[in-house]
Amino acid sequence: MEGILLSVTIKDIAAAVGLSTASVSRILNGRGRYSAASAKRVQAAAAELGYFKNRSAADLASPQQRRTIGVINYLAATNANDQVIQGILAEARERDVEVTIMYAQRDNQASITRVVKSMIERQVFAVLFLSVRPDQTVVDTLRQARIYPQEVASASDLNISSVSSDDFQIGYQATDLLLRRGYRRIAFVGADPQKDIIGRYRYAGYTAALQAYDVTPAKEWLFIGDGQYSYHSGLAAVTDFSEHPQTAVDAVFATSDDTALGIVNGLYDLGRPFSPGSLAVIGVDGSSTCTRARPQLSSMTQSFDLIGRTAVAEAVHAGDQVDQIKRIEIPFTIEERQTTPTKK
Amino acid sequence: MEGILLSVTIKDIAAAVGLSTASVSRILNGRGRYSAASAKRVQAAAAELGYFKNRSAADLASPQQRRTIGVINYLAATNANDQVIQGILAEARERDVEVTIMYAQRDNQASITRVVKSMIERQVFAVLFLSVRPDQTVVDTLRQARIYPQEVASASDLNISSVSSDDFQIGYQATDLLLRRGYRRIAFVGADPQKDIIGRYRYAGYTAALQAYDVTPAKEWLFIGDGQYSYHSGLAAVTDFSEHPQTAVDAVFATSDDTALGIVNGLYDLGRPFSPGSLAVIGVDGSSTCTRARPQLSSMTQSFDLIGRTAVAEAVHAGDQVDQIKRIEIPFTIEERQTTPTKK
DNA sequence: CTGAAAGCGCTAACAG
DNA sequence: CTGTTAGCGCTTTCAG
Repeated sequence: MEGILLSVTIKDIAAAVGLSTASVSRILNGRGRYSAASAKRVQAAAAELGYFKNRSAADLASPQQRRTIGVINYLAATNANDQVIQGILAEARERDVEVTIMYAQRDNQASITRVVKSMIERQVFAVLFLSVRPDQTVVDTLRQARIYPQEVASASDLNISSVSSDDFQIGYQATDLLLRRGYRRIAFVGADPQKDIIGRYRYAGYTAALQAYDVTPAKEWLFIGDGQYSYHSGLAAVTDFSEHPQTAVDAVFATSDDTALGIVNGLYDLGRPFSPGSLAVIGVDGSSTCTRARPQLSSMTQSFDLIGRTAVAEAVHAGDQVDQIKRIEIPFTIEERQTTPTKK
Repeated sequence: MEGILLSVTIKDIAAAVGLSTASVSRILNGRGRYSAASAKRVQAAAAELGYFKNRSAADLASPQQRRTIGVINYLAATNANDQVIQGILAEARERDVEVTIMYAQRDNQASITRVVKSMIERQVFAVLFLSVRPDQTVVDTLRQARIYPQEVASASDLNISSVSSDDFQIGYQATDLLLRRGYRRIAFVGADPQKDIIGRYRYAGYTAALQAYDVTPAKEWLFIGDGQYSYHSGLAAVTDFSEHPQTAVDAVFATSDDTALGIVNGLYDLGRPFSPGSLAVIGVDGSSTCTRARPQLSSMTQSFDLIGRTAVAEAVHAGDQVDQIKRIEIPFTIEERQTTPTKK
């Protein structure tokens, strides 16, 4: 309250109340034994002086406790990661662990490496990759630093733990639904079955479901676009299909809600807005897009919140078993809305 | 590479190469003088041993440098903050300052206070509130700790710096556009002119524009809904208007794109989808929603990226002038799309 | 060009 | 219940 201290330390408090810094520390942290009277005075002085703990000093002085978890996110136009983060934050709060969130550019290893380095410097005990894919080097580095690496809402071929949905089943169930509704010429749009593991699994599920109905997918039914599960891929797919009428697709399994929206909008832009009988669509994610689109999008909705919660639970549980590899699949649900009417 | 060190320190490197920790520190940070030969050996040893700096120790040992900026964000269904963050990150990178992002619950002072405390403990030199509103206590606390507080993409009545758009002009220009397109019975939907300053300014701009055309807004033209600029408010407004035909509104200034989408979807749900002549709408923000909706939404588009960049520039510039109060307004643009045709 | 020494602010034994 | 002491890992004068 008096002079302009660059910053108030426990030493100042100690001096103010006539105790040692050790006692002040104990009191402020509620550890060890101390008298209620001292406590009161210390608290008062701390408030009076405007004291705030210096985390760096506290962290440095405390025996390495594995208390904070690192999360690597990325920025995109639309992003389901916010839901995952919500789950992460909630679970972390309950388990009393801190969360440090940083941003990297997706698929940019230099950027990812930089962020990971920063995480290591900050002594996190685990890093969760939210739909960003680390390469093997990064994973190895982390393990060497005794930090548990984990992919979240995504999975890769790397030897690394993951918490995500069962993508084969997503592909299977989505396609199966379309088949049960009477569609047979079903396109697969937005993901690249060759490029990433999610695409591969969903595609496998898709073909398996078709097979169960004895339908063999034509080459033309696969429309990858940019392979980024993007809105744009959906838009482009519609154009493509309309330019090749012989493809005669009657439904599409869009590998994300964004892509599904692209399909629906593409139809609209062609002057043939969605209607029962035009082109059925089902997306994946269950994002807010689904209910805000018109028609509302049917979707394989993932439990992002649960994925986030599970991810921190697993990270905490893994402790320093940084080499442990566990692939967890979180259940999803099928939300049928307006884009999957029975075929007429 | 050998034993399992809990973590490698510069002491280990020093021992490995036969130098003092001081030299190792200088070399690793590229400060001071040292021989190229030593440098090479140190770099090699560091890589070999898998060394990573301990940030806590480094921060503690370095004279208080004001190097990191805190950002308080919140989680919502749809959120323009990601664009602001993009700008913040870009500018921060260029200026070589670190960014720490944390989440609070919007309008929950307890939550905000907790996060702010954490920021102070982490020695940030400024905290940017991204559309989250601190109360006066929090602001005072920050200033007392010599930390510069700043509202970003938002503004309040508090004595605190801000970087945001000119909300009066947004309201004025949006309404003016509608007037120029021939509409006269223009509703104001989604914000609460009584509750927050943004709503107040936009509403003031709205009435001023109407006045210039000699139109007096009817009470019924104001539809606040939840006052949260929400999608739901837009939806509800349409229902309300349709139930009170005497209101006979012919256009709406929706105070966010979400709200605008609510209007358009509300029309659709009523079985009277948007068409020239139904109900013109213009939103605010310029989010991706605009081009993904059908029809595409006209919008007062804010320069979120620039808002973010400016915010960090200002924070850096303010330095330790924590009491300085500067209200900066960033230009916006009008993007006319399909929801503001000339009245017929 | 390099090392010794001191210290950042806090916590953790260990005495007392 | 409280103080003393030592030290976390790093940076930084200041000598040499």
